[in-house]
Amino acid sequence: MDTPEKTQITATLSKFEDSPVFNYINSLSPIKPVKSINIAQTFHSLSFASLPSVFTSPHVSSHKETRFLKRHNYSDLSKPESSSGNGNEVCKDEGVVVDAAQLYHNSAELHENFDPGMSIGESSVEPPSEHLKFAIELPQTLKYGWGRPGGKYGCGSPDGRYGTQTDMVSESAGTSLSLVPFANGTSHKSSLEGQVHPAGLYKIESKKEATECDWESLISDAADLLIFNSPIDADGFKELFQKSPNPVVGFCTSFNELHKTQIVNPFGSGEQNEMGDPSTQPGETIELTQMDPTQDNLAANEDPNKYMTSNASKAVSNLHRGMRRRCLDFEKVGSRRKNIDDGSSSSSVLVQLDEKTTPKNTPLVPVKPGGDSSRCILPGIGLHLNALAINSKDSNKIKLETFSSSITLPGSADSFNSRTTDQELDESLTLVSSERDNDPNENAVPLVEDFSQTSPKKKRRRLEGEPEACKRCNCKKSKCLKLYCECFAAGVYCIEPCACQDCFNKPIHEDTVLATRKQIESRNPLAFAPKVIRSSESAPEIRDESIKTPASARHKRGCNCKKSTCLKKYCECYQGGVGCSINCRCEGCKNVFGRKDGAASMEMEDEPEDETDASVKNGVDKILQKTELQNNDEQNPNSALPTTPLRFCRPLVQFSSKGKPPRSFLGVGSSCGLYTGQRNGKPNILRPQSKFEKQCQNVPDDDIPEILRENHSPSSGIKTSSPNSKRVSPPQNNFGSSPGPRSGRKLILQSIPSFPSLTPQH
DNA sequence: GAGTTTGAAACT
DNA sequence: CAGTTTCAAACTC
Repeated sequence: MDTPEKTQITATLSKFEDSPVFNYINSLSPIKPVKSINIAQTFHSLSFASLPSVFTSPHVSSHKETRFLKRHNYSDLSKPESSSGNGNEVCKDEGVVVDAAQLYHNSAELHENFDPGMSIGESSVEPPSEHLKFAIELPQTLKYGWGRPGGKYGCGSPDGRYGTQTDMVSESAGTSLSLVPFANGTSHKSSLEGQVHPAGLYKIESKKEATECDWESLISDAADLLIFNSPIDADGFKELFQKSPNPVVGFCTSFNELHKTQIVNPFGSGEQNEMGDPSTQPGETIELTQMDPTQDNLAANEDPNKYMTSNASKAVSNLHRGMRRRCLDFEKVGSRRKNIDDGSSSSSVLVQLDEKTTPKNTPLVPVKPGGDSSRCILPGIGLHLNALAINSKDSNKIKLETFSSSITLPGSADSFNSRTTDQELDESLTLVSSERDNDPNENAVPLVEDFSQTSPKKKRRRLEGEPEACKRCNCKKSKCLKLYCECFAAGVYCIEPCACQDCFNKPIHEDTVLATRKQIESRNPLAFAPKVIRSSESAPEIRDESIKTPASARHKRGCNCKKSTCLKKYCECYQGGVGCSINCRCEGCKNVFGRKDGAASMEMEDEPEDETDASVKNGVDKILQKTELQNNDEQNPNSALPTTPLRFCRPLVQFSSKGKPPRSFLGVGSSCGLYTGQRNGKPNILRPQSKFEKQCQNVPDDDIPEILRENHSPSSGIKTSSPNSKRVSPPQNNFGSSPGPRSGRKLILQSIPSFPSLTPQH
């Protein structure tokens, strides 16, 4: 085994050996040559050949989903095979995790790395029938995991520029952790070998040593990783770890919990679609839930297969995937997190999720749930938006989602997902619940719409209160591949409630969607950024007050209304619940949330278009009352605050009052709040400045997507100042116009990313 | 529910 | 970059 094969392996791996990931892995747990040998062969055959193509090829995505589905089923079913597959996956993830940073830039590289893992499983040894299966499945799984662009809009996308640091972190954490479970399973290794995929064994063994010997280091590493990227996660893991007398067990448990949660979730829309019987999942979920982590371990000892399958592999794979998919479904994530934090039985959490999720496993994304109501949950990117839409049943959940989205990143599910930390999620949850309790209005707001009621057709007429999150389009000619399509623009797949025709905005056409997205982004990097940029005050307060605290919001590009006087939803500013700003080119602006002139005064910009203040104000006041926007004390139609015509704290409540939240409102919210939580520790780069900036302060640079950063870099040439620049004026523009030196752009940018940009660099 | 209006997005 | 067209949401009846 040693020599020839090993050599091969070495050669194969040479590519990524150089990569930090590889190094990391090595440092983590030295791979035993013996095992590696088998692996090496595997790598050779499969990984490099087939997989890479997968990622590159556009078609991959669709396949991925399918495959994923399969894989999912296996894992869920807790078939032995699946376990091995998972193991492989985990390993891969590991690499990924390690080199998350690289991932962004070198997605291709990563893929290769992954591929090997897959191949390993496949090639290694003459696979028994089971192995064969694995061989088939593994690649798929792997592909799915990485190749899959983050569930489309999702977080996980390799390219995901908007990157999901958090996401990555999670994964990395998952990876690290995953090792543990496997290690644990090591004792059973012998038995496992037969059943487990060779790759899985490989991984296990390699890790095995590390597990016991380097357990501490591993943990620390993992923690570091987590901490580094997301302290919260790390802490959570640490906690788990500490809690359990047996670190390994603790991890396993945590994994189990996590993975349970994830299991509950359908990962991909595609999944759903493909899943022959969605109903099965719930059952599985339950199963997992019931399992006692500790017992699991014991069980594992008794029945290695079971252990591996149900716990380690599932947990790992699920965890991994779940982490990845966080973005898609943060709600679930939140649940997961909650579970961890509570330390309460994972089962409870799981159950909740289950309940929340449609009985059929509401697909995170695209899949249109058989049930109507569930549909809102979409994948990825836009995910957040999708997530917002939920069953009416889950008012809490809905609120939560809505809330978070509004606070965080409405526009971009990605950003939200990726960036939101578990803690943040928790906070948001808390907030939501509290808010809900406190605010009667909220109830009034029909955030959650019962889609079921909607007939296939008229979905379009949304309830006025319907949050944007639940995007439904009615496209006929755009194929839902243009920004005309609200779903597409929001970064979500079209779902059942949509009345679109010839829709390509579906998981099935992921390739197309991504390509189109990419194209659009190339044209306008901010095309998928939230149109309305909001910032809230410091993060810490997010929980309680951010919502209530006044926040400034502006439309990123400004409107161009001519006849609506910015008093109708035709106006994007109005629709977004924000006042018009200098950037707007509107005529006769009467935006109750803030007139352009007001902004102008503050910004000192040109555009003295509306000067009909007195009359306008009166009218505005009336309108305001009419609109019931009054909920916001802060909102001043008069915009006493020139700076921010409208302060939007926009708690969900606000729009709820009318029941008609501006569509973008939910989606658009600034992410500042959530981020803040995370970023608290970080120094604020932002300086004290204009009100806007102040509001935005909370947002750390990190949050800002690279793309945005780039775009907004001073050099990027912001034409903001010119009101005319309608097309791609960066969010900065809002501030940029202001004469004073402002650093606001960062803040703005953060909130912007609605979609993870497909293009790695852009 | 059909038709109109509106303004963003896309195109030239 | 400006003007025009296309598109789909918002709105009205």
